[in-house]
Amino acid sequence: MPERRSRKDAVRNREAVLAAADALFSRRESPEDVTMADVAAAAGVGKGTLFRAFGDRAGLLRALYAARLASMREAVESGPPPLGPATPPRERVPALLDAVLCFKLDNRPLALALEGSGNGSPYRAEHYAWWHGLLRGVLEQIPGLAEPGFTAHALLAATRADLVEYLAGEEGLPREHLRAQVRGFVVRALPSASH
Amino acid sequence: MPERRSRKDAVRNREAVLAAADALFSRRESPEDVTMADVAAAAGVGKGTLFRAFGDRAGLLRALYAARLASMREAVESGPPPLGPATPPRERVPALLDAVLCFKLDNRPLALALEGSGNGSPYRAEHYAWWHGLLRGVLEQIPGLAEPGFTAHALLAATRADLVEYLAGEEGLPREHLRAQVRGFVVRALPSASH
DNA sequence: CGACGATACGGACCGCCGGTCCGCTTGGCA
DNA sequence: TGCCAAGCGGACCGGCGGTCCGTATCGTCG
Repeated sequence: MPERRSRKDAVRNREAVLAAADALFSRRESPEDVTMADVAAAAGVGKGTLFRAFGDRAGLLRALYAARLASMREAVESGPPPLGPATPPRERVPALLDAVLCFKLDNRPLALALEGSGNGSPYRAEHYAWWHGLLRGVLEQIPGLAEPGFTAHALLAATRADLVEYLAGEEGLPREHLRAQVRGFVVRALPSASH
Repeated sequence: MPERRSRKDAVRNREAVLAAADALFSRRESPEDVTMADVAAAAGVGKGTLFRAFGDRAGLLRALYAARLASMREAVESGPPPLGPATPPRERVPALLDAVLCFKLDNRPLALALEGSGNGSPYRAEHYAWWHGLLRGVLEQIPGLAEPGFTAHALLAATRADLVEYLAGEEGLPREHLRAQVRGFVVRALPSASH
């Protein structure tokens, strides 16, 4: 299995597309009016190249998302508390959800585009499975918490991109308020610490 | 303001479209492959008529949703416990969310289509505002519950159509299990009854 | 009952977008 | 240097939501 190498121009174009798409999704407020043709043009590349590199729109979105998520993924998997694995579960759960929330606040258009990508649900996406698996694992370590699987889904649902967008954008709720509310909700949903 | 009457053929066609759309969304599993042209054809009507009557796709979806929701709306606003207004809050909240869940289970494709209708978020929709306002009002009557507004959003998020679809469809979770899990989660998120 | 204006009908038509195709270019190896 | 697989790019396609306008129908008024 010699693992076929890509040609240099191919990887360069891939980078260019990623960078261009990143910029476009950050600039434009609504993700829907970033078209594939736009991205290709902004990257100085033909549409064929774009689709060859990423398969389809969802593929591009996923690649972008994964790239931006990388640093957080590392912080969660091997970083220091309160995000890293050494944190006690009861403390780590709110930290994880806060991280998700902040990520979505910082990448609003992209998160919106990915979750809203018409096709299937966001739930089939690989990154969602990762979050869910992780959260579920942590929840399982909290004694007395029934149904960690569903609880993980429900907690993650409280940070859905469109809800975040609505509260932060439409309603103008400031970032710190939103963070506090999410934290409050999450803590409340965990069984009380005593006994 | 004599409130201009519609012509008879207009209302008849409106009914026909509603019925046809209803049938199509129930039959087809994915809401995306019910096109406007399909609906028009199934109703024996031209596309122009369809768009004249409902404005756009979202308008049709909303009208359908509202029609199916009517009976539940009444049950909630003036029906007997546990859904009606006479129910004690701590008991009514899980009942309300169970009702939402069941509704979405019973109207999967439609709910999916409405929440996923690309444009804006589901959060601008009138029916969501209604649910949220109602739930918030009930939550406010529970002593010791901070942030009823956000809590209402978060609880409703746990019954999002695409999550329901994923759990019930993809994962094959039986209806009663799902109901039990939602109920468990909701109850857990409420402050404990004692003191 | 006949006729006339307002209202609604319907399907050809439009613009747009995601995605494909294929003749041409270019990188990389012998 | 020559060869060819890998890659490029933009014309092209199918299908969708939505519009337009000539035609048919309703319902009212003389």
